[in-house]
Amino acid sequence: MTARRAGRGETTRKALMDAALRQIARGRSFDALSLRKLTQSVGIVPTAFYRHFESMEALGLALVDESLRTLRRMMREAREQPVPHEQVIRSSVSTYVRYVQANRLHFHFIMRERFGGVATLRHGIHNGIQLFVSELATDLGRFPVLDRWSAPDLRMIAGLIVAAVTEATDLILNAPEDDPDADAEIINTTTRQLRLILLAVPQWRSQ
Amino acid sequence: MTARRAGRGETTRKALMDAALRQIARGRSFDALSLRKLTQSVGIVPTAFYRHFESMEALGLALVDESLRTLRRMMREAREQPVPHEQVIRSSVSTYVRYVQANRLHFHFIMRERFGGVATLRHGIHNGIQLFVSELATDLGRFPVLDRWSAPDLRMIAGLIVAAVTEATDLILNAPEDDPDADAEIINTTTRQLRLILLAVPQWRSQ
DNA sequence: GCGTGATGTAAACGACTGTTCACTTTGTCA
DNA sequence: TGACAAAGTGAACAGTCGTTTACATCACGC
Repeated sequence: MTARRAGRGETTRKALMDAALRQIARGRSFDALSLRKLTQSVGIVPTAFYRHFESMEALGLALVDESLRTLRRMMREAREQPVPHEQVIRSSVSTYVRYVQANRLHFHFIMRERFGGVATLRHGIHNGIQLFVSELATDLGRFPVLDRWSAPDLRMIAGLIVAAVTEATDLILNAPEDDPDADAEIINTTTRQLRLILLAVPQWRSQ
Repeated sequence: MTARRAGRGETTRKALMDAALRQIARGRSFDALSLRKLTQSVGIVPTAFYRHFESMEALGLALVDESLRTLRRMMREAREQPVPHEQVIRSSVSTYVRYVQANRLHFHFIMRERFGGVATLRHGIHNGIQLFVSELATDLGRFPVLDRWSAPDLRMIAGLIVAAVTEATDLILNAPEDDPDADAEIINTTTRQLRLILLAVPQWRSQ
């Protein structure tokens, strides 16, 4: 299904996906995109679209796939890179912020279509994020105090962290680009939120 | 601007707004709605739309207004109703869940268009939620320990709470209707998340 | 070099879009 | 009762939409 050989066409396939991402970053939602406008902005004739995607929805699913992949890539890199013992949280947050900025289009797509109008995309993104939460939960389970927590409790706290990070992502994407002050404030707030959460960990009794 | 006298037309105006909400709850995003289909589902001719709204965007803004109003109404009622001292959190959460279920269409609209494709709606909702966060922050500032917190810290924790509640809202709207088990789990998870947050409050040092 | 499959083109289709204008119906208030 | 404004109608417009079908071009492996 994903099997595709490289060649000239592969680049225009990419171009179509990029055009869609750009439209979305400009404000449109996916199910208001026009096949004709996409092909026009890529410089091919409308019918040529079908050489690369069976339908618009197929394009959307490809975008979900690609975007979730950059999300996973981030997590993998975060895991492999050595953890600085002081300021773990703050440095993680600012790394994340930089990552989002470096992949604006993908994150914009995820944020918009996460609650967007196309069911299959919505579900695909939802599943991807749930997977993300699960992985974060198991990661957390390796830390000193949290290693005694039950699985549901770990998921609960992972969900909370992801909610905070999601809020931060929204702020980043809507902040003016290259505004160090705005970035600093987002990093600051999110860091404090995460610190607050972790501060509660030692007190927690699962009840 | 909002001044409108009652009459026959007022009901079809309402009908148009409801038709839009129903379409959105069915999965469409606002900027993919069709003026003609809306009027058709209401039983009037396309041109009659303009008797009630200057444009589609005007309809959207009216929906933002209406939806945010139900949000504020909830908060007001929550404030006025006496607070049960035990199980404050759990009972608040389950009240909220019931409220969302009773106003599915409005919450669905807010959730979808919060990151949706129409800028003015997005901003309107964003501002409404920010107001919501601010009010929550001042409300929190009346509680025993929190009354010594700085304003930014209060906003920070209010934002975190809203993030958790937002996540819960998403789950409610996507859960099958009338499924007590699903409801119970959502209430449970969210309650534990809020409990965790409040558990950290006494430990917090602002720096 | 030739053929073959991948990629792109051109024309055309029927359907649907938002919006205009002039007109008719309806309800209300003087 | 009759006037007037609000609400709804009907026809028509210029565009845009997705998709089909048949044909042209390109690149690459034999």
